[in-house]
Amino acid sequence: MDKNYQPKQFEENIYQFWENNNFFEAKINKNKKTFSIILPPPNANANLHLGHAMYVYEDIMIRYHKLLGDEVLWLPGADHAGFETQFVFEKHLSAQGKSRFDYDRDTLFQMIWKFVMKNRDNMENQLRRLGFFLDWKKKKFTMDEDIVKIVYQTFEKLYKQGLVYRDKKIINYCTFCGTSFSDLEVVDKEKNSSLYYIKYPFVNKKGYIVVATTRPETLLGDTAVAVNPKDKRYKKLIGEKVIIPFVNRQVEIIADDFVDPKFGTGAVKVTPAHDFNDYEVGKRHNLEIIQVIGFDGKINENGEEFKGFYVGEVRKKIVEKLKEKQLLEKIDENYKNRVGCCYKCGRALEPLPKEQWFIKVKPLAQKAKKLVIEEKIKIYPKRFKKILLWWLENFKDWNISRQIVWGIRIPAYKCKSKIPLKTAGRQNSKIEGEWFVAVEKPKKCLICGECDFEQDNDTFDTWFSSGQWPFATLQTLGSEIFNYFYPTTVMETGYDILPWWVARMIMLGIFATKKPPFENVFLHGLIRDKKGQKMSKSKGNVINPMDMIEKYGADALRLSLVFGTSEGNDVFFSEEKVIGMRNFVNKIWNIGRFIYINKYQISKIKNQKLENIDKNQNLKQEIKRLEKEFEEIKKRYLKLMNGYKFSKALGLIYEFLWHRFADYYIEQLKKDVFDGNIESLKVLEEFYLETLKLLHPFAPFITEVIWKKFKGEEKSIVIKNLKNKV
RNA sequence: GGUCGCGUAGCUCAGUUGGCUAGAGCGUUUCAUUGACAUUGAAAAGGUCAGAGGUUCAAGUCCUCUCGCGACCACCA
Repeated sequence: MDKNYQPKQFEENIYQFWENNNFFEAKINKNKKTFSIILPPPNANANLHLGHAMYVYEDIMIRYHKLLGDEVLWLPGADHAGFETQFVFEKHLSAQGKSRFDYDRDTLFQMIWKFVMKNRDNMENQLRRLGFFLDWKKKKFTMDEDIVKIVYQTFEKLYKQGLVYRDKKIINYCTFCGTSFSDLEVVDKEKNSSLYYIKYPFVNKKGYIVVATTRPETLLGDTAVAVNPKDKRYKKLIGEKVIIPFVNRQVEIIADDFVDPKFGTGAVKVTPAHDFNDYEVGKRHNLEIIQVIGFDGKINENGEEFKGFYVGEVRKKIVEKLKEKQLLEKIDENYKNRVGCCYKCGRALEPLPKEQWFIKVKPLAQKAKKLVIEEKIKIYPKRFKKILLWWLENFKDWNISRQIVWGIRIPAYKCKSKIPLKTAGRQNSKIEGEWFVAVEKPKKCLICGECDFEQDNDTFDTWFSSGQWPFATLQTLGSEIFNYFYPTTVMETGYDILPWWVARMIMLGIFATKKPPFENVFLHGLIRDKKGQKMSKSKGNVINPMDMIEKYGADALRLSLVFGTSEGNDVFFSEEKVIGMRNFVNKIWNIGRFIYINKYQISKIKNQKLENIDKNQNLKQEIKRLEKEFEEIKKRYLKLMNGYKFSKALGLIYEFLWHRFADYYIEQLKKDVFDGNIESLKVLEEFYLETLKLLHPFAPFITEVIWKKFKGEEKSIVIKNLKNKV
């Protein structure tokens, strides 16, 4: 044994040993309790980051339950991560001077497929480097044929029950990325906007009404002006008509409660096609919806003279021209507001009317809520229960259509022979044509029976498929596996995707299987740098977990993420902490080395003092004390582990092994060991190895390396039973 | 504006259901070390537990308020 532990000499071989011996493989064993976790599938578009290393909590649980003798399953997978991946891929393209528009749908899809497959292999090997106890034989990908089929079945079932509907309404659309989003993907950014006060002249009398807006260009689509019905200033004007500049449309002044008399002038221009509020007002007052901004971010033919120009340019032009026409009363330059932006590219999103598939969330959320309230699903740490319930109460209908190529194409089809005539340019909110949904593409149109119907070009929001992950993965492995391991025991993930993923898994899981997808939710914190800032490429503070493993070993990295933290709180990561844990691992190694070396030497000494133990009262006492202390430690350890207090369990072992076992007991028994007393050495060895079992879930490599040194290369600590002793 | 979290030793953080002189890692100081480990050992210095009030025999721990930091949510055009 070297003086210092060299993780690189062992880790990859050890992992291979585990994998080759099928230790990771879960089987059906009706006599055993099950413990199952579905790994949150990492996106198959990049290397793992430190956030993924936090899945070490799952490994700790899995390995712990393996030691307890349960039948464990930790199922790995990869997420195609639709929009995210396409976005990453487009960055690669643009680095080569290309863009998504240079390829047809199939070519682009195939290119991304190759890209993803390569990344997926890489990502999986990185999970291995972390030492994760994953059942690789069962690995799944969100775009596997059998998974897609289940996703389709769920969609069809939702559709048949009226929980999926197609509608045309205002959605968040990124004109740069070329797709719509759900509400969750919108990030509000505070911006310095100007507030423009614009005069709308009356039709039937002299004068004008002034409206305040941050988006003067949308006046091209205005179909009303609204005031609060209680506002005395405007009461007499309700019903009066005004003229919208440039487009010369006559619109009415209407009364609606949503108008805040204290804001601006108390009069609001209403653009139902380009504002969520105005859309609602429009519905209440039966206003016309005139879309003036196209999906390319340019003004369309309804914008008359401004057609073909980008929104930003048109804003400037309109402001200039309003000034010329003396229709601009004033500009408040110091106005701040929040603008919904694309969470990926950061540009302002455009609210646009568009036909999409929506999930009616309320009924699904109600059932999910019940599970959480009744604790059929338990949440750890418990403060997240309230947050989860808030979300389940406040979800809006979920837009699941994405206008991107990379994803699972929606199995919805439009009948061609029953498309109504478009109302020229002007749009109403009715959807065009009749649709049907089918898991397998049928031979004949299910609507008219004769047309060559078209499949929807859109793909699913990634979260729609990943929201089905727990049951979809297990169902594809056969009903026996599914029935044995479902519902899974724990869902462990970062608290940042609680609404995106956890809530939706519960909703879709209970809908599709009538059972909760998991019994417990355990949420971990986010990794930040040592100053508490989010790690991001632009800040340059990203730490690559593989570098840490290279330098200090996987055990050290794993321990550094758990030691001295509080579950669910953010982790401030620092290399110094990894070094500290590397030192701990080295300490473990050297305890082993001490016992190992002396064992070897004593066996060569002729007169071993076997009888010493009875005569040496001090020795006898110390051994008894050690025994008692270990039992106490183990009892506390089991309680902490069962209560998801992993950090504390680790702290306990750390303290015991280093500052009690090494610093105290070894020092106490050292003299006897040097005297050739084999009994005291045996005691030390026994308790050392027992403690390694407790440590194994946290530091799987070093514990296995030492186990093999003592018990033989073919042996393994992984499959030892914790209950056998004490 | 709402909700949640945080504010404990120079730094990063623990502190279970309130209970003896408040802990760890790193850092600092002193000493030790030729039979496991300098990626070591022994010891020391260092905290009005953000502030104020309250409950209690007893509060870092429970309650109320204030201040500071952070996160998430919210339709103010």
